Amino acid sequence: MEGSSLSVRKGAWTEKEDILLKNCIEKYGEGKWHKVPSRAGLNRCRKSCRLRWTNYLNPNIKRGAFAADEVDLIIRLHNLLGNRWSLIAGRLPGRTANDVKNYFNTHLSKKKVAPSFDPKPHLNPSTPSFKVIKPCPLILSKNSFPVILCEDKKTNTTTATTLASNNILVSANGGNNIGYCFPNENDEVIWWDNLMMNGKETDYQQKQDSMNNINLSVLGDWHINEEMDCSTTCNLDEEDNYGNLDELYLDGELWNVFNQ
DNA sequence: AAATTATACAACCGCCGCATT
DNA sequence: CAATGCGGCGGTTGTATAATT
Repeated sequence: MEGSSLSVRKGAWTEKEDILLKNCIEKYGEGKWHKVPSRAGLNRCRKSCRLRWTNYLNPNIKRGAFAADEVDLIIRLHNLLGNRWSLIAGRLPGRTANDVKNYFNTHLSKKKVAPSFDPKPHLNPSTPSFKVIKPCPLILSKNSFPVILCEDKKTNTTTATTLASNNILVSANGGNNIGYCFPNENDEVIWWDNLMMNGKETDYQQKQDSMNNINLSVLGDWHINEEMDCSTTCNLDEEDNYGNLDELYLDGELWNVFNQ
């Protein structure tokens, strides 16, 4: 029976315990967690050891605040997957499932995002969770990226932000987004199916190389990153940082955007 | 300055799926 | 086939710190 050992230590880890666990993992490697307490000389259960390593001591863990593109990706992935934190964290290098879960619950939970946000997962991009005002199909030239330019009036800088096919901003400040720009309507479903079934991502960059055009549907009600002041290009609701797009720049060219 | 409240996040708990016996 | 053990996951709690009153 699990957890039956008496007087196993609980609560916050001491520096000494951390060192013992670290030394043990460095010597024997990750895994075989049931052996770790005895190997390390720790009076902790295997779960506690595993958790301490995977959520805190592992040197691959990325520290510090979540970047804008990470936040956008969390929103987008949560919209597709629901509370499958480990899967979401798997798309964020260096972030743990616990980190993502904690961040979402404190910063992005239902009360703290736009009222139209639907936390229920879905895999069909034709039924986006955000309210659709008016679809605006665009044809982009080969190898081009859809980009919104947002002016920050406070710092007098311009930020480039890319778009995904189902009206959620996926990144900002030069994040690598090519994998999330799906050329056709069903590609996102295929991409996720492939990821779920085979644990592999379909490489859309290669697909784009063999295509003449990328079709991208631009929908209304854009989610704008909190840190941006996009008042030049977007009407922002100061309360919740959601607004309608007024101007859309693609490859430096102004495109028409039809608001309701 | 002290008390209270809110926030962030580390850690625990119970459950599940899978492999082994 | 059932029992057992393990790794892993998501929900939740506990607590230190920050912000507010």
